[in-house]
Amino acid sequence: MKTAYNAYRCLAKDLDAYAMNPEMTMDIGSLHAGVSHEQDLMSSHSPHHSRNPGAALRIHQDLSVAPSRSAMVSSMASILDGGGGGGGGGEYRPELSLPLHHAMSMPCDTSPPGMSGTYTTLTPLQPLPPISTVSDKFHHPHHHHHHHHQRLSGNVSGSFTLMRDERTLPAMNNLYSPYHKDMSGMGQSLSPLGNGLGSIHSAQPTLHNYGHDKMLSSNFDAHTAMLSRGDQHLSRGLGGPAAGMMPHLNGMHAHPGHPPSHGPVLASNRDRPLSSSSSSCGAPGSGQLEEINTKEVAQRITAELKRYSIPQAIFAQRVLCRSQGTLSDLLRNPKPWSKLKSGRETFRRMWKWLQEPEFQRMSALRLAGKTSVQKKRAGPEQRQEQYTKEVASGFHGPAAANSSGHL
DNA sequence: TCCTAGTCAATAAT
DNA sequence: ATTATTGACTAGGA
Repeated sequence: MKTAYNAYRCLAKDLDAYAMNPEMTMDIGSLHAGVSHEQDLMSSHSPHHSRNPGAALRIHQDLSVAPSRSAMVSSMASILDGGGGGGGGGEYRPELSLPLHHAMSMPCDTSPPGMSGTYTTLTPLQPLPPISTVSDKFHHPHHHHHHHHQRLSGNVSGSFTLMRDERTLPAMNNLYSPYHKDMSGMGQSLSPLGNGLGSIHSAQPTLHNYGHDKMLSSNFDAHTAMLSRGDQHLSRGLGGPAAGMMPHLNGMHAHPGHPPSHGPVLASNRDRPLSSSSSSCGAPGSGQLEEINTKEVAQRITAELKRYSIPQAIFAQRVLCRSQGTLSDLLRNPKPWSKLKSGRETFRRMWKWLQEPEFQRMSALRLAGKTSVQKKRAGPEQRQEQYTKEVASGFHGPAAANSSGHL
């Protein structure tokens, strides 16, 4: 069953390139090709997973998340947990996926061999760089790392509408602060040491494309919509204003002997914007060449995960295609960009995720993992309904005020 | 062949 | 239930 395991991991690095490329909308055909190729490699050598035969299963479990949280957060949660652990036949195969242009499109998924027919080319289709061009220098066209192989996803079950919706509202007041706990540790004064790190610019995706049309998305659920607009401020909050409000900087994981500043990390002296990949549409390859302030990214990711109560395991697996432990480590001890090699890929993913409009973020979370196949088991499934309801009704949370006002 | 970077997965700690 | 640690293991490079 290690195979299964591998699958879940998706083609991490190599595929990344595809996934990340902003313009990515290549025909799956090509993608697919690449993948299969990967698969081969994969199968030929099985990494170290031998010790844990049940890996795949485990993961599955992880996928199931906690029940509902509260307010919009709950929606998030529901998305995450989705199908619950049921894991039927050990299948992890996500179904989703279509090539959304942005990063999250296909996190790790795979496409069933038979299904190669999904090319929802919404975007113009760019020449995508060979899989790993993304990385600066390392990465061979196909470096088969340890694991990866999965088929790309052919199903379009996701929601292609997504892209259009990204209109995130620029307006984000902190109207709803029920969730204030998150930012606690963000950048601000984390390091009195003088790292100078304090600057967390918010390079938010504000520019994505606030759509002109509010929700043409007849397709997706209300909640999605809501999610999409609901969040922006968070991100921004990190940047500046928020900083001021955080009373307890150590709130998050302050450990007695362990100041937030990860010590040696230096990459912060200069306050350069993380990566200014404006993304929207620039050059094909330009998305991830920039250097990323890993520390900052780590902090932001940490904050976002907290805000939405997204467990590391989920995020790691679905968005990063990495294990929980790995993510935890990266988050706590981010290495300076300059010292990273292949690990940059992981940070790029995180960065990308941060840049995505909420709604897309969620998609990523949602998609990547579960098999929606059996979503409905006999059990009482209220979660979904509940949040749906909430949303539908216009959502009561403070956040709603914001968004509803606008709409 | 040895060293490094990156991850995993099991396990400990919260 | 989540997150933090850590030993093991691999691909790549020198």
